[in-house]
Amino acid sequence: MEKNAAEQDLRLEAFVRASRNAGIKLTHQRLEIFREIAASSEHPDVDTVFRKVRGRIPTLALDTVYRTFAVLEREKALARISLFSDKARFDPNMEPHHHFVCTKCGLVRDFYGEQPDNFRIPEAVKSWGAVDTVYIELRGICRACAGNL
Amino acid sequence: MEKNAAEQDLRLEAFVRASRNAGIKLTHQRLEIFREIAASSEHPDVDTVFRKVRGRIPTLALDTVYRTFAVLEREKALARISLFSDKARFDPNMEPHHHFVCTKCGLVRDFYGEQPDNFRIPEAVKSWGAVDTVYIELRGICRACAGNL
DNA sequence: TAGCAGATAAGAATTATTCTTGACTGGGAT
DNA sequence: ATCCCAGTCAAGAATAATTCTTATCTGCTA
Repeated sequence: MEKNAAEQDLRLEAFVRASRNAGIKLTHQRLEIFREIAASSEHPDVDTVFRKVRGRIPTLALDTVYRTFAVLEREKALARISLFSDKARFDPNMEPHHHFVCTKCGLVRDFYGEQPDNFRIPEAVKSWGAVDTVYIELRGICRACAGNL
Repeated sequence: MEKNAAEQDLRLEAFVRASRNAGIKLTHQRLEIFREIAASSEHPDVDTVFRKVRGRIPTLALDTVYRTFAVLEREKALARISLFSDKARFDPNMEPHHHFVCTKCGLVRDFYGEQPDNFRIPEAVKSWGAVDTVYIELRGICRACAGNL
């Protein structure tokens, strides 16, 4: 957990720095929301983050969480992950990485492929537009769900 | 377009066959909905399909489109693609392939990578669960959107 | 420390999707 | 050819996620 704590601090610092650069205000709500998602490795959905942070800031509005995530996304402090669920989920890990997703329970875990981004982009694709990111999602059934069959 | 027409017929046949196998009824609505999505290569959203098919079946209910897609998905006649949009979109191409997505306008185009599915799955991932599918999404800005900056 | 652009809370509004209900129909059995 | 019924449909209500509106408040810069 040592390493995680250190990593969280780094992310928090990066967030504070990014806020100043972007000229957005550093509010208590934003800090707590950011702290919450930076601390988690489970890519929680909006409502989960809302409920947790509301434990610390009882008057927090759900919309503030949405707005904060929108800002963080715009400032590239976190990335939206889509999956095939109806709820938006966010990932505070901005290093190039990919996801394993359980199609049963929605579990998401990060992984770093051996060939993360030296994925050869086909010529055809290059002719359609400029590729920014390579996103790879491995879909399957996690151990826990496999056990519950 | 010749090839596309032939491919559509193949898909339609496969759909009819799958329906019989699965013991689901082959209704006019389902045929038209399937025909609509099989004809398109743009992975349209539910509402777009609804509006088009309603031109032919004026009493069609939106819910019927949703239910039909749910059935088709269950029968593996088409796949849901998630993206980071709020609307569900479907892909009638069930051969292993991947997507180029324009993050500006939402354009989606299929491509077949040279290394489509011999993607090396890391050992760590294998320990988390069984991987069914490898989904690769190349995200960027398409030509048209790049021109509009 | 004052002023203001930008943030917030609260709740209404919007949008995508799903559910409920009662009528209807495809397709196997008669 | 007709009957039957499980499965399907249309219509509109209900739900759930997300966004908007408005009035108030607060970081930050001068």
